[in-house]
Amino acid sequence: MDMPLIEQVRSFNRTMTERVGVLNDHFLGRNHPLGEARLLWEIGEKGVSIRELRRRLSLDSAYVSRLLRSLEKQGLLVVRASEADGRVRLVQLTPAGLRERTELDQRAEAFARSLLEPLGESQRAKLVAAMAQVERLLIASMVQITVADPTSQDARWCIEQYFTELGERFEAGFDPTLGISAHPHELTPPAGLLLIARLREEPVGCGALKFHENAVGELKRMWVAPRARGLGLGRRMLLALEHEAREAGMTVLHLETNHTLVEAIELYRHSGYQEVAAFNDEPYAHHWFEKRL
Amino acid sequence: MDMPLIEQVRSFNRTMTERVGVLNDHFLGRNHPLGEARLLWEIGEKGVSIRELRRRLSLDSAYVSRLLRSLEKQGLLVVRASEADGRVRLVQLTPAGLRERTELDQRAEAFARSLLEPLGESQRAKLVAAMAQVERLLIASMVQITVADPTSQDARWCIEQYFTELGERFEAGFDPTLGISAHPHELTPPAGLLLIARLREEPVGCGALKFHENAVGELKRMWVAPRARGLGLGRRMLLALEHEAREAGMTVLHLETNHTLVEAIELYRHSGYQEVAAFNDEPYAHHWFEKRL
DNA sequence: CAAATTCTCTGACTATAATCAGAGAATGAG
DNA sequence: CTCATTCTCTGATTATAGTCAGAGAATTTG
Repeated sequence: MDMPLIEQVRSFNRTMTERVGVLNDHFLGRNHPLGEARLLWEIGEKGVSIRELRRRLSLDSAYVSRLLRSLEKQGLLVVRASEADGRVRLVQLTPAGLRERTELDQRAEAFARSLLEPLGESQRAKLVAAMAQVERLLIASMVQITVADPTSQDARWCIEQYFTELGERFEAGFDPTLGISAHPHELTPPAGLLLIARLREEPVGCGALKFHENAVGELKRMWVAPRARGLGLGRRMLLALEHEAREAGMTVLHLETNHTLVEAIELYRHSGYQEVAAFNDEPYAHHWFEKRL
Repeated sequence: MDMPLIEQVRSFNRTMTERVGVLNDHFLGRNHPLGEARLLWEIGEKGVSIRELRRRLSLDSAYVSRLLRSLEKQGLLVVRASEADGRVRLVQLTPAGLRERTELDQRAEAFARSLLEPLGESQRAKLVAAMAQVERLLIASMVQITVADPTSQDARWCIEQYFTELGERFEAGFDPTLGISAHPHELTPPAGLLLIARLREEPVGCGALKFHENAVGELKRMWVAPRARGLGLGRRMLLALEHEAREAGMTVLHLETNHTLVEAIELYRHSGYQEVAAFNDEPYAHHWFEKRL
């Protein structure tokens, strides 16, 4: 990696910690220490379980308990037991708590405003565009792709989402039992594998491989969650799958796809896949591709 | 200001606090609490006075003293009295301290690397370019322009820098006593005024006005420090001066300039200044401009 | 030269942000 | 029904990041 690139990133980090330091101080805004403010924010308008709060902020249970006690004493929230599970407790903001939260919201907005204020029209537009770009790419760089068990909850969720989307996009709907199979055992080493992309622990995409005997790998289940699109994640997933296929000794990759999946087809073409004659009778496929690794 | 702009800035801030939170944890790197690490970093390879350290990090004197004591006990630095001023104490890193500092440096680099790592070539380039843009514009937005006393230290420094630069750029050098005057009393309300641009308390530019009786304002001493160029600061300073001139009841602004100051001439032309016949005999001027407010 | 100021330090104190051990109630698994 | 687990809480304790008051030495100012 280029040194000047890294230098620029470091310089950016320095500038941001400086400004973000300011941000934190403003955000807490003297009424609450940062911890309480974050909690108040995270509880949201509808309330959540303490369990969920702990998970989202990854805080110690004892610590959260104390923060809640403090906010409760200030009359900003109420805690009650869940009806579904007596161990779980639910937190909800009182009207006073909601007001405080709005307060925080306005402070964050004022801060954002203060960043733009001193700039001229065209500089503002440039700054905002560049921020969007940085944000998008940093989020992209936070996505991690790892091998997963196809029977795991995340895997089943991804595949279900994938099927749902196919059902919506294909003209005739989609019935997974009709097409070429990709059962969990076929996507588990050494028969094949499943990759899952995660953003902050949450699954945002998947892709699978079936290994065949003639050193031919078969690509299946390529999917990127709508909220994670435009991050170049499809390309990364494809590269990761190709890497795994190579590691497993495959020399050729096959895949078939439906003509409604235009982004995917575009991606395959740009990634060196050649359209070939149908090599199977997948009923939902219109295009068959191949790539020599 | 557009709401979507502000929304984007807030979204950016949220993403950055998340990532920067990660950064802080990595940066501190378990050997030292953040405070000590910052100090270690700020002392630098050549050492500084405690005074300067306090100023740069804007920390309480008692707190800095304690942090230094702790680092001294760990054998990472030595403190000795200044020879020039017996009250001032100088801090210098020991070889062990320098090693620790290098350690921190490498951690920061590794973090920067980890941000770029998951991205493809073109995404990296885009991220870095966008970061440079965000950084540049945030720095620009941190610059504050205020009215200053022309006899103050910052004012004298700016004007001196300005003269030095003119001396270097004009073919025949520059002697401030030969041109049209702009003495402190002429740049003090109600006779005129001086604006200073500051970035984190440090002066990075100036601009002055002399008010004449016929509602004509005269622009003088427009200067932007080399390190703050490219931030659109010249334009902001000009706008600020025009605003002040209008407030003071001026209806016309005059200025003269030297042909070597091409950026300034460009700025004036783009900002609505018309070139007019010489209205004074400033020996260093080649162009005379006027703008109706 | 005296008085005011500057620079650094120590002592005393505080708030914030945790962490760890363990208790008690509710739930789920066998 | 029993046992392990989950969820939340309390008590005890810690590290970090300060703040405030004032003392003592050196320097600058009038």
